Order: sequence, then structure tokens, then C-alpha cells
Amino acid sequence: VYVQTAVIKMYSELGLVDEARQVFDKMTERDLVAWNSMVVGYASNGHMGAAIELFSSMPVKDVLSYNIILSGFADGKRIESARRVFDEMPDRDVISWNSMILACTNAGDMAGACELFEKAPERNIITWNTMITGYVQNELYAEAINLFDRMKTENVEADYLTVTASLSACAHLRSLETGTQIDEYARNRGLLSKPHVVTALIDMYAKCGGIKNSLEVFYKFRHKDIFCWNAIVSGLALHGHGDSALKLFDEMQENCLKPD
RNA sequence: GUUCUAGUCU
Repeated sequence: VYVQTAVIKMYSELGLVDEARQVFDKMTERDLVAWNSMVVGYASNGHMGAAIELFSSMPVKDVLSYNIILSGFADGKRIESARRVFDEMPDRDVISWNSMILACTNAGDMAGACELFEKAPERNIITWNTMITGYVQNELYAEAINLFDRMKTENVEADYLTVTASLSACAHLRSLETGTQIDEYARNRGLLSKPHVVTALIDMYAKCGGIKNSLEVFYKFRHKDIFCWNAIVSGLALHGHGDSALKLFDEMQENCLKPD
């Protein structure tokens, strides 16, 4: 059963939902994990109709089963459907709250997200990150920074995604000062080993008029991937250094061995 | 063995 469940997961991750279903149908014993995995297969590939159908026929459901469906609706920006699941589920954990918040931010409803955030009985780093990235995605950059500041006053440790989103907000605001502070914050926590953070830093400095800092961050970083390269190339182009940008672009072709 | 946030440019 463990092996078959792992195979269902593998097929699902490759988008091979029908293959996954064949394995599921052939199982002689299906426990809750197997059912949940198959629902994930449908939900994470956007097949919410099939996901709901299978979900409805489950002999037993747990919080995960509901969370999977909720998350599927959140990804599909179906806020009304998500809300219905959220309201009807017998128990909610922090993941349920996070998914419901995500459903709001994905649908552009930051007011709704904010209300849930305040009401949540428990928050983890993902709750905070979902809100901050939600603000950034909805172009409410100052709100994103405010929430990052609030994390600090509430002594919640930011992680690399918090910093990434906050730097992106600074880049959009052209706020070099705040961006530099976040740079320092990230350095102190060793977050500059993360390509996400490095990319966001390069981009922030480039957009805030500190292309030299961008280059410094870029050259010091050992594990450059395609995103870092793109950030530095477009940063240089933005500053009218089309020549250097093109030079680096050529270098990129030679050095980029492990794209994502 | 199963569920939540994911960086650049577009």
C-alpha cells in the first residue's frame, strides 16, 4: 500500500492523473492516505470536478482531505467554493486557515485575507508569508512592508520567503533605505545562501538605483541559477548598460548549467 | 507513504 501510494503521488506530480487513477483503482486495500493522495492528484492538477467527486465518495475523511480540496479551490481562485469548504469542515488546523487566506489573496480579496489573518487561532511562518506575498501580488507594497515590520515587533522569525517578498515590495516602491535594512536582516540570518533572496536583492538594488550593489551580490553568490542571471541582466539593461548586459548574457549561456 | 506560502523578466 505504501509503494502504491508513492506511485500515485509520483504520477500526480508528473501530471499523469489517469495513470495515477489506474494505480488507485487496482489497489486491493485503500487506506485514508491512499484516498487523500488520489484527491491531491486531481486537485493539484486543476481537476476539481474529479477531485470533489472522489472526495464525496470517501468512506472516511480527515482534516487533510478537506485541506486538499480547500487548497485546490484556492489555487483555482475559486474563493466562494473555498469558503464553503472552509465553513463546512468539521475541524480546521493552521493549514486550513492558510489555504483560506491564500484563496482570498489569489482572488484579490486582501480585505478578506486580512480579516482571516486576524481571526486565525494560530499562525505559522506560512501564514505570514502568504499575507506578505499576497500584498505584493496585489500591488499593496507598503502594506507588505508594514506586515514585515509587525513580524519583527511580534518577535516572529522571518524566513527566506518573507525576506524575498519584502525585498520585492521595496523594489516596487524604489525604497533603497528599507531595502538595505532588509539586506542586513537577511545577512544576519544567513539567508543570502538562498537563490530566491539573492535574486530579490539584485532586483531591489537595480531598481532602487544601486546597480553596484547588485553586481556585488551577484558576483559573491556561488550558486547562480537562471533567475539570478535574468535579474542582473535586466538590471544592467535598465540602467542603460546594454553593452554589459549583452556581455553577461553571453556568459550566461556558458555558465547556466542547471536551470529550474 | 498523503495537505498550506515560492524569487527575475514577460
